[in-house]
Amino acid sequence: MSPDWIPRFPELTKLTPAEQTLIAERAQVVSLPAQTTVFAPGLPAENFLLLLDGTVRVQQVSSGGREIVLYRVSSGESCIMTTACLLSQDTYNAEGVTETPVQAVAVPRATFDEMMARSAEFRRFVFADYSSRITDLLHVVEEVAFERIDKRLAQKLAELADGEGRLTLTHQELAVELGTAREVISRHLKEFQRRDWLTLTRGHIQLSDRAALARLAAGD
Amino acid sequence: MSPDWIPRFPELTKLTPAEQTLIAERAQVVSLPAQTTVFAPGLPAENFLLLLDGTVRVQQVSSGGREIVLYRVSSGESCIMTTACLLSQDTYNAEGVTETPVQAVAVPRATFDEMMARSAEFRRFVFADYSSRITDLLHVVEEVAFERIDKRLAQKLAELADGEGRLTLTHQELAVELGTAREVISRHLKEFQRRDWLTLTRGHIQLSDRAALARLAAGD
DNA sequence: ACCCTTATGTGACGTAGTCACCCATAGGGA
DNA sequence: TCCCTATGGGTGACTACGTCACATAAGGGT
Repeated sequence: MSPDWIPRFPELTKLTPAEQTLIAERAQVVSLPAQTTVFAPGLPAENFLLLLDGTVRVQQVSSGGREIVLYRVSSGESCIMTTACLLSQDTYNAEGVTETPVQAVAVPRATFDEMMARSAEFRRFVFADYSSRITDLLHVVEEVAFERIDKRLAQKLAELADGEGRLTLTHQELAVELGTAREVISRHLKEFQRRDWLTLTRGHIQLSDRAALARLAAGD
Repeated sequence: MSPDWIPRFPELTKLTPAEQTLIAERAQVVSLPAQTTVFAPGLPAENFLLLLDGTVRVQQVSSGGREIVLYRVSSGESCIMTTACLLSQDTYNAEGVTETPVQAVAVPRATFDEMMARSAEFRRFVFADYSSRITDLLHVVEEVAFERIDKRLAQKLAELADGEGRLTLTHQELAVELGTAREVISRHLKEFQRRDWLTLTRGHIQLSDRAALARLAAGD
């Protein structure tokens, strides 16, 4: 009765067979296309989500229209922000958007509550997720408040590049990653290009000296 | 058997008498002087803390020595950061310091786990706390990333002033509140004084036009 | 080849953060 | 009382970042 997706969450394999059956019966596997809003201020959050495939980007939008990426939820992780939304009376302005097509397990609120009551393992799983999100947010605060843009940009480029050092995104998208303005990104990228650390073409960036970028990212 | 402190946490009054007895028997009321470090990177966090009196300031320190206040825990609230510290493998660099003498209930880890298993009310209490801390952190990110210092300073002054519009703190302390540099605060305060919104004396600030400050804080 | 949308470049300017100082004030000890 | 000293606060010069108002370019579609 335990479905094929349970092994995708190592923590959940420690549940008893009865618990695995419970969650398996009540939860639904859902598919979402890319660019779907998973949660947002105002939207009711009815389910606890466990990601099987794809990634969800969680970001904050300011009144002035600027945005910043807070963290990403990827496969094997859960998205507690959704449940947190429900509990907090303050409306908060973070939203979650699928970046790729996503497959996820949606656990209804009542089942979530029941699992929390029954299983110490499940509680550990949920708390671990809360903790790592708080860690992510602390990291964002630290970066935004104290670090230089060039350093943060070098980090992001390294983080988002594929195996060949290639990135497919616009300067505007990089600006949102770091919570800054597009012009600022364009200027720093141009300076990086001048130093032969990368090559810029419309919509793409090709890294050519990852070591130099890593040095800057590390604080030099 | 239910101790006098339970009513201080409205959510906990909904626990069954047996649950109240359990937590009352295992938890200890502790007193801490002002300026005590409640948790910090490296320190083991053994207890879940419920504040009876006083406030705990939670702040982040950067490698460069700059600091920023993240939020405060005040009486009637719990401090989940302590427990969160345990669960997250990444060490994170937030610390909690008592700002005043503090009385708190310390719930041992095992009792915390047992309460989480037994009581849906207790779980709600804990999750509500997680949620409001996440909300606090989102608020900090938004402020730091997108808001002007003069606006944030006006807000802080209103927030920290006593009934007579008086504050007893240094420019450096205000700088830490906002995660900026002392000089920046000094310059803005001087400008506020020039506009007759407040009066500065060494170690003190006396607000004289709270309406004007409120207008700036609101975005004007 | 043309057009149109979207991406990127750029100068000018205002705000914020850093550095290196200096000066002022309060409070204690001689 | 006077002076000393620690701490708090003031300032100019400079760099980094954010904003605004544009100009320019690169592709995709028809």
